[in-house]
Amino acid sequence: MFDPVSTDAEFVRGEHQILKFWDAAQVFAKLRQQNAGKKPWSFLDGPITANNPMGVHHAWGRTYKDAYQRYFAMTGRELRYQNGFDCQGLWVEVEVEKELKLGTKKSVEEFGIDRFVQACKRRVLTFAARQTEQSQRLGYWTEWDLPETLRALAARVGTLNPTAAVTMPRGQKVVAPAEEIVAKLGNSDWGGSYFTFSTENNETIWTFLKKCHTRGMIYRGHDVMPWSGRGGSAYSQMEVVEGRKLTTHKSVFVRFPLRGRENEFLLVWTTTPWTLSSNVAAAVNPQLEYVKLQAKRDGATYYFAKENLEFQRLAKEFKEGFGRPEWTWPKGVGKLKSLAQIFKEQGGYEILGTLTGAEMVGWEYDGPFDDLPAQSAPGGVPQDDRLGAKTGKSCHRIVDGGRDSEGKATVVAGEGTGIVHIAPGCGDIDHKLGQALGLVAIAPLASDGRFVEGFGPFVGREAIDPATPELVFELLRGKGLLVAVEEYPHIYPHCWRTGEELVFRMVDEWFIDMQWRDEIKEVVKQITWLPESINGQERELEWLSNMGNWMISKKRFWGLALPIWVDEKDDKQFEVIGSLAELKERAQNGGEGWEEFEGHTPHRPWIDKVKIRNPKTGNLMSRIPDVGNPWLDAGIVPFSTLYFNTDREAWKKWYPADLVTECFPGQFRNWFYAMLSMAAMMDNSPPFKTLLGHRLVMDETGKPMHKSDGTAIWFEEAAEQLGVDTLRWMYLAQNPAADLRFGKRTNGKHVTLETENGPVNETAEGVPTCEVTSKPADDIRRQILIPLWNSYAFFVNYARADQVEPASLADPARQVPVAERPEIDRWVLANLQELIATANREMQAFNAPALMKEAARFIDDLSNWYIRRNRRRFWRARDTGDRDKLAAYQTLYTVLVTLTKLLAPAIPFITERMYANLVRAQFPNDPKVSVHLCEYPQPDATQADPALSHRMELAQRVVRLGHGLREQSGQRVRQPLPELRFACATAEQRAAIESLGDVILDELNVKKITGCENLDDIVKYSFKPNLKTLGPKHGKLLGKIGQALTTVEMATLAPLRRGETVSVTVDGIHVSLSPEDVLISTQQAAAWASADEEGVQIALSTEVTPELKLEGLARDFVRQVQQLRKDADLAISDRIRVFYDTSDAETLQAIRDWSDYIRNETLADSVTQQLASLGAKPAMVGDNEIPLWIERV
RNA sequence: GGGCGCAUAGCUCAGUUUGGUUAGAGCGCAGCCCUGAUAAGGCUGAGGUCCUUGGUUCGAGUCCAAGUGCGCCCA
Repeated sequence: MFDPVSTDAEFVRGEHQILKFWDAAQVFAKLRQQNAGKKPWSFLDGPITANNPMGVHHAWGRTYKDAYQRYFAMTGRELRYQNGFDCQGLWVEVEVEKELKLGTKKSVEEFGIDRFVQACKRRVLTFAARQTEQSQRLGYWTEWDLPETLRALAARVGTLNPTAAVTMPRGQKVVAPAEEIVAKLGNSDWGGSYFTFSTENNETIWTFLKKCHTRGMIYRGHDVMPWSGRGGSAYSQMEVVEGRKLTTHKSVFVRFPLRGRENEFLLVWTTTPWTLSSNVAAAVNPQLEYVKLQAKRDGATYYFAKENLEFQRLAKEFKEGFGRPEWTWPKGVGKLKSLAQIFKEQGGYEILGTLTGAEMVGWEYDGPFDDLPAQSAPGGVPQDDRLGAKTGKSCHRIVDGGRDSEGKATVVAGEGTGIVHIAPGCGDIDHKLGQALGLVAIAPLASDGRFVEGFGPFVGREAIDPATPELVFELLRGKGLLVAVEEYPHIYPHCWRTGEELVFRMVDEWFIDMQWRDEIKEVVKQITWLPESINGQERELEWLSNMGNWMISKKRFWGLALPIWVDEKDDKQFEVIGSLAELKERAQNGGEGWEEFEGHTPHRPWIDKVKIRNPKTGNLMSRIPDVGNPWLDAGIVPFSTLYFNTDREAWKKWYPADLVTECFPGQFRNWFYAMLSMAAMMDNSPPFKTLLGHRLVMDETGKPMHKSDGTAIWFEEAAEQLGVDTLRWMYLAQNPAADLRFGKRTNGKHVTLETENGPVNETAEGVPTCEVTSKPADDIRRQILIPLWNSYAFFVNYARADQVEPASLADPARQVPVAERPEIDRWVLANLQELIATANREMQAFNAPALMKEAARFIDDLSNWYIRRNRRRFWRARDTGDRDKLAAYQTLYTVLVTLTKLLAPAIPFITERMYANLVRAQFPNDPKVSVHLCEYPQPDATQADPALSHRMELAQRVVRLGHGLREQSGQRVRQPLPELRFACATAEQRAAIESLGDVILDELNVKKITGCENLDDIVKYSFKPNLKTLGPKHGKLLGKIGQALTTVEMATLAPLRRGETVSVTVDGIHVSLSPEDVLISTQQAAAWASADEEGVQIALSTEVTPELKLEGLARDFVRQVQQLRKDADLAISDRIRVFYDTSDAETLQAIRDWSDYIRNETLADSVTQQLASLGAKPAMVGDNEIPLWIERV
């Protein structure tokens, strides 16, 4: 016997029950056992950053991952089930710096890189544990590490008591130093999630880099970054933004003599005079108008932007400040002079003409410090071999400044002179421009922020020392190049903690030369990119065509140790090491430091101790201090996690992955790119067959949600308030190419979450849990999940009342043959077959939205058509020989059980609850204790019946049209009407409608349905030209043909409806019209309401005879009594007495005439007219309101 | 600046490949209806310069051109 089912589904509570059941019954383990050794289906997880708790935005992709893995498991495939955590990189460092209150790289070094790195590991382990628990709550089945194991490791790593005793996912007990365990997490013996900080992962990247190096792709390049000379370190972009301050520098107008133009000069301006030492070029804006101006004092001619002559420099800032209240114009600094004013004060000027920047591009000039040796160094400073004999001096010319990423010119008029001094060794934009134009770079500063050798009088001076610009001015004055000096206030980067001024300094960075991009493109072309609408393949190919070389180094602490060792005495010589074994061998044969490193993970600072001997020079080589770009970590996983280096056979079994799915914005140049290029280098093959991307989760208005303003929704807030099945359906139904408008978190509106561990008021991080609302989730629950649940509840509760034996429903031998069941049963079973086919087809195409859409439609049909139409079959009195009733139960049972299997991958909880009652509890010997252990349903061709589905659709259409006619003519459905007539375009349609005539009569409450050849006597027709066929034939005559059709005699056109061709005269021309040339539709007729749609016309008689009127009143009466029964919470079988009071003659007669019917329908022993008592309720019967009340017998 | 894409109901979006008659759906709104499983559901209605202008065509939301606005990618 089935357990009773409440109509309140209590989704969230049910989910917690199911989680406990899965755990207790070891269902996931059973599933793995069941599929072990079968044909593999390989899913490759993109690592989630284990740095914060999960939000609802992570759950979208994770729902895909789980649903598709569950589907393929149910089709009998073996899966690996490995989640991944992204562990290394700046994101983690930033959070750990906050935790430890370290603000700068220098403070990290003082704190100790070793302690810092261990703290990073601890953070990753902590949040991996947290995300594991959250993922489990989502129902995500994969081989998880025990959260307590991860927390125990976090508690031990880097502590004085490092030995951990923990349990691994497959049950092994391990006792070892925590660092050693952590380094091996996710290995093939223990199982569990992979961690990108694992030694296996890092070492496989070494393998990759070695392959690159073998092909000559690794090289040292440069980048310019913010730098603190006193701190001796680089700054991140974020630190720079934090540290912006208003300060005053001495800025300078300087003139560059033009080569080959006597006494003519470029006028150049800069706020960092020390960089003039390293000038290489001068940039103009080709579209800008420049002026040629002669100074009266010495007759010298100057070029600069015309607009700048009179420009009131910083006039707005002088009045209003620099954008923050505290940033007002500094006291003691005067208003800036315009260029015109400067030249006037120096003796006046005369304008000689104007020209565009484009005309100036290419002019050569002499730099202000060409006497410095650095300016004559071939390849610049430091030397770049790729630039040959080029020197700073030889590069001096006017160049096009180009445009920035927003399309804005980098050189504009206004501040300065419209001619920008370019020093690629001293500025970010300068460096990029220099790279693009092949200019040499001259980098003047050492790591301490002082000038290096080659800079004459500047050598050893500090760039930010105020004396340095003074020396610049003095030397320029001596050369006759100084035009003017001024105090200039501006916003300038400083160290946000110490307040020191930063400089831009050129630093070594390491690159992979991407000249082999075509190999990657070939790999890209072998992959299926979904969803199709976003053209993923083209996006990736476009990125590959345009990308620059890959900068793989990062001046940080926590990350991959780049395996590049450089000769300590000759930094041109470097080697790339491909494995720890190779490193050990080299270190122990002529190198040093292996012993100090051994026992640690290959991270800073320990790996830095290891040195090797350069066989060419005999010098020691030491590792570069940089760590790797974190996309290397994620990009290598198709190799590292599939055992490429340790078990090549296993790798071949699982590589390439069948599916990869991630949120796609940004990933075409991050994870996808890294994976594709690394696979192209490692194996020249695609690392996955299909990529399914999806967009972002937004708030209800389509805007991003942010952690900082409290609008980001934590996963558990949504899970416990909205329910996980609901969320999963929402994610799976969403078009992956469009942002998902999830809903809203009301920050400040606190709620208590009811969890299996009791009430929860805040997240594990101490954030108060707040109210989350989601319209799409509510819609899905209301329109899909509740009707599904209620269909199930209907079945179970009636089966209980009827004492139906479950065995009689499931046992094939006791089935009423489908062919012998009523048409409506065959109809719902045929639709079920279609749904099964759709489900398999779409899940294999990774198109879950198509399945969810069809499933929603099926559930609607099941609830609002099949069950509604068949209710009476279920509530009929018990009769063991009632085959029709048995067929109904068997049909509905089959549908519900099949639905649980079909939807199990999508909504694993509610389907498991249904399955538990429908199957498991009834058949305790069935080893399939869970719906998730079942085979996914496959279509049964013998039950498919497209013709029947089509017929029913037609009947449903007639019903819909009929309801529309009732609406229009103001006849409620309870009012019976005498007749419905219909006519059809085809005989098939007519037969279909006739075969379902009873259904239509019942739904529409009509006494008679009549199929007709035509409805000519009750319907008028209108005729319209079929433009599609007539247009090509008659062209401009079309308009007049249309007119003619409205005016010509009806009789003339009537033959068209019999399929005959007619002829009309238009403008004196005979036009022959075949039936396909004319569209015929119905118009209103008297006493009949008519409508038509797609070849079906219907007409509904609106004549209400006195008899029908009384019947309608009786039905109203019944309906009102039923409502009272429901309001009184009566059981279905309770008997009642009915009382009413009215003086309306029609109503009295209706109750009299229909008293048997009324008593039958309402289980009433009596129906009595009586003066209204206190319990009476006014009820509408027809147009009268009458008092009505009931008593239970 | 280059490339790509988008612009249709109050909101979110189909429809444009292959031109055709009255441009659809969901949500929201209003009204009506059904209901002895259903916190459900059904029907009807109001609501549109299909971004603008010009062109091709018998006919343009759809094709072409220019423009406007927005988004993404790149440098």
